[in-house]
Amino acid sequence: MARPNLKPAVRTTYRHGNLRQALLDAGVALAQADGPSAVVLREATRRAGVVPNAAYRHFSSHMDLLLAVRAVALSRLAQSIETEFNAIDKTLGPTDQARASLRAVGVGYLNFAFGNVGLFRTIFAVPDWPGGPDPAKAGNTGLNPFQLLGLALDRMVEAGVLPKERRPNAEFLAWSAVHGFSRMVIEGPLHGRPREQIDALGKRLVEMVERGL
Amino acid sequence: MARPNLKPAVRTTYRHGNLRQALLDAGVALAQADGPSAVVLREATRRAGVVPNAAYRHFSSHMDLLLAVRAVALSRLAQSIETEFNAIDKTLGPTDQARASLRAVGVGYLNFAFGNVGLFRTIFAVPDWPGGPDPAKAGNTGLNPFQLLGLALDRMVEAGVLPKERRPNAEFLAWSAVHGFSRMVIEGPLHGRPREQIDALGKRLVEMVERGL
DNA sequence: TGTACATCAGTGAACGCGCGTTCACTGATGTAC
DNA sequence: TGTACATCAGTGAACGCGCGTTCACTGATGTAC
Repeated sequence: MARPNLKPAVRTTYRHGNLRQALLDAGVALAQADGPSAVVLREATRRAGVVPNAAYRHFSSHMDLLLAVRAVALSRLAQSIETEFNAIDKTLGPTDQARASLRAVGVGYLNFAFGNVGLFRTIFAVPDWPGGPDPAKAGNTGLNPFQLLGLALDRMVEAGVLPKERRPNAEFLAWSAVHGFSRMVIEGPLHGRPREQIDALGKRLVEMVERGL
Repeated sequence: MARPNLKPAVRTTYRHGNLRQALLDAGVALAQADGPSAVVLREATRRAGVVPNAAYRHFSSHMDLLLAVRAVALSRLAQSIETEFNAIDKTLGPTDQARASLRAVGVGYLNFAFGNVGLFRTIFAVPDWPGGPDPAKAGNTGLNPFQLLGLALDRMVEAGVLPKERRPNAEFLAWSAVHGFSRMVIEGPLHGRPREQIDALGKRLVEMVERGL
């Protein structure tokens, strides 16, 4: 059976077969392209080749769809960080490995933000962060970004690079710097700067965090 | 003559007298209350007590109004920073004064962000930052936030707290950290945390920047 | 100083648009006997 | 194995809403003579 996912879609069967996923995919594509406000329920149904109200079989409201899209975005962010984290040279000494871990989290975050501006903005479009300090969906390794960042910081404490008393809540400080830099590039005064300049500054930023924590 | 600025507005004269300002004030109030997407041209005219299309005598389009609102927001941010900056104890030694300067810029920024969430978000709603590194409108002292930040960093170089070779573009690194922290609190994982926790973390953040630059 | 007139700020009415959502329906599927 | 029937995914039509924007207008103001 042909499964038209994102394109106008011609269907031969009465049932779609995978409408929820198709709507979600369409929503993700919309968010990716033009940010959270582009996640329009009617447009998603159009792309899925289905009548507007059909969406209500799978999502209780527009917000329900938007939150589902956001969850996908969050999970992809997690994967991006995971990828960098897993690429760390395991033969490094503890100090270097600790530093590399922190850097990996930062780089994964920035990579995702710059490569997926619309999804990145969608993540922060609805401030529905759960009560705990654990905001992002798990990736493949079972550790979410917050945990990976925590792990990197723990390693830095173990390696003696980070004083123990500075460890609590250090996640938020590191995260703030990297997040702010992303926003600066996406929609702030760094918007439109050449990529190499961004990369150089990004590098200095991570160094600043390392040194400053 | 009564000048009804923000409220439903009863007018006795045919001419409004100050419609442009009234629309702008209404737009600012809307942005303040509910962020950039709440800056709705028709609602602004309603609040000014005027028919919708009257707005077109003073703003060429909805976007034109939004940009004017944004400019006001930017200018208020500038003033907030200026206020902190001017409050620095001038009798401090150069090192302390340099540090206090940097801290003042950070605190002014955070104060504005937390106290004016809607306006703060409006500033970043349209990425129309001019080509130069100078994004914010001048406040009262003639120095804009970017220049104040630069001044603080210059003082730190002079005081020997910041190595000269790290001075270039250091604005963006400091700014990123403070900006990111704002977003974390406004719409990220720090959203809804108690104020004292936020303040404590904010203090540590500025210290991190000081140390890490 | 008084009057004619150009200016242009605000009016009134209407547009087309696309949105989210509701209702009663139809028709394919898969289960019970 | 075949048939009756309940389920429920997707349809068709319509709603009310509020938006930005355009048009031809009216009537107060301020300037020129």
